[in-house]
Amino acid sequence: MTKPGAKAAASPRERLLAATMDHVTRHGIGELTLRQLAKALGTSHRMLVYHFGSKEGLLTEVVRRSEAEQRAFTAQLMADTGTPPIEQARRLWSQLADNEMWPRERLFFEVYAQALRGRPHTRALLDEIVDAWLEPLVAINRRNGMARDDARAAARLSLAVTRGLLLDLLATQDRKGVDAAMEHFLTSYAPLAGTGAKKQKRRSRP
Amino acid sequence: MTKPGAKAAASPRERLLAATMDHVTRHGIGELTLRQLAKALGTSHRMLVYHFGSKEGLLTEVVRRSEAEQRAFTAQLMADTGTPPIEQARRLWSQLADNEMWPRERLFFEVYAQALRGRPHTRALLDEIVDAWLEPLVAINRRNGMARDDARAAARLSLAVTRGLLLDLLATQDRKGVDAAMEHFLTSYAPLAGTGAKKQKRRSRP
DNA sequence: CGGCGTATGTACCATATGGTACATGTACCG
DNA sequence: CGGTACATGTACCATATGGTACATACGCCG
Repeated sequence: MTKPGAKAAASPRERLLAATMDHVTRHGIGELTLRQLAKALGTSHRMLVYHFGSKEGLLTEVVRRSEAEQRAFTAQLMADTGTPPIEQARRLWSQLADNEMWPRERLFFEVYAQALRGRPHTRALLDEIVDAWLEPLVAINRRNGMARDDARAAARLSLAVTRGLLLDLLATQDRKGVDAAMEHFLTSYAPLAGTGAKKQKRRSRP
Repeated sequence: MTKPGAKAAASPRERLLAATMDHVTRHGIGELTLRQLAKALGTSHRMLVYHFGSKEGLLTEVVRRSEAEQRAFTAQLMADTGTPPIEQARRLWSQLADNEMWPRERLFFEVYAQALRGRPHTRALLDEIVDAWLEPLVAINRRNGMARDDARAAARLSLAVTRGLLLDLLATQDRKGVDAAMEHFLTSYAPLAGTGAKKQKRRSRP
């Protein structure tokens, strides 16, 4: 049992996984082969199979790790309770839309597509790929006085807007245009939440 | 030169392509191999290479065909000028969200992810994967009296909402929940367009 | 020291893949 | 009839893949 005095370097398995995450984020997960990966990491595919059991095992671990990062991100979302919601949304968006996040998002949508096909290594993900994000958003909306159902619908909408605009951004790389659309959403729509306007949807003509 | 009196059956290439579209819609395009496909179509991978030059050639053709279908769909959107925009949006959504469309949308997002990775057979798609849909939406918004910039931002937003909610739907299969979010969007936000409200975003506090 | 668990390197295997060579069929057109 | 273009079937090839067998290093603990 490895318990070296200084934790200078993590376990080899951990190092391999971290390097794999990096490689996969950059080059995608769909075309991944053990040999190419191993060569890029300066090891042999033999070691990957040794430490992860199989290619499937590796992929499963990669997805698990991605989920963990995502959870950390949403947790950070939850932690910030002081900021007004629209400003909070702007910050969140500017984090997500940043160039440096693009590779991660490309990977996210790639894995998302695989999950929609039921690929085995994504089984754990499909259950929470929406809900894990929904919960904190619902909480924020409720905290701002929205009724339960509205809070949920609005959260779902916000999530959809965010992912939809990210898809747009990654394809067009038009940061300005996408920012404008998000701003359009935030300034025209979201304010309704803060003003305590409840269930006005019945009144078809104001 | 094949010009049979009755066009009973299209060219073999065309039949193969149609069958491939069907197969790929059902089983995905990421894991596709010529041999498996050929077996499913009751032919040999030899013929696929013969008629499409290579696997890449086949994939390119599949993507091209998908684009064509998409264009037909948006054209239908453009044609309908009489319906009020919100009702038009509801119809569009109910078409897209229908169970029968799910396989197509799964394929769409799968190909989208590949396009984001720069896969060669998707090159033609990346340019228009947003714009092709944006144009008709912008036109509708303009027709309803929105200023150029607002029309564009709103169109972009609508597209993002639609795609984001489709992603949600495909993952959660929660049609009710997603419908509620869309309705939330349509009833709370879109009405702003019809009322001739222009450029109100400057007024930071009403 | 000696054994033992973790880790790694080398070589190999069965299988699947995309693509090709060659032969064969089939239908139309002169 | 005979040829010619399109179409198809059979067999093959080089390559790449995931996985495994075997040998071997390294470091710790008794």
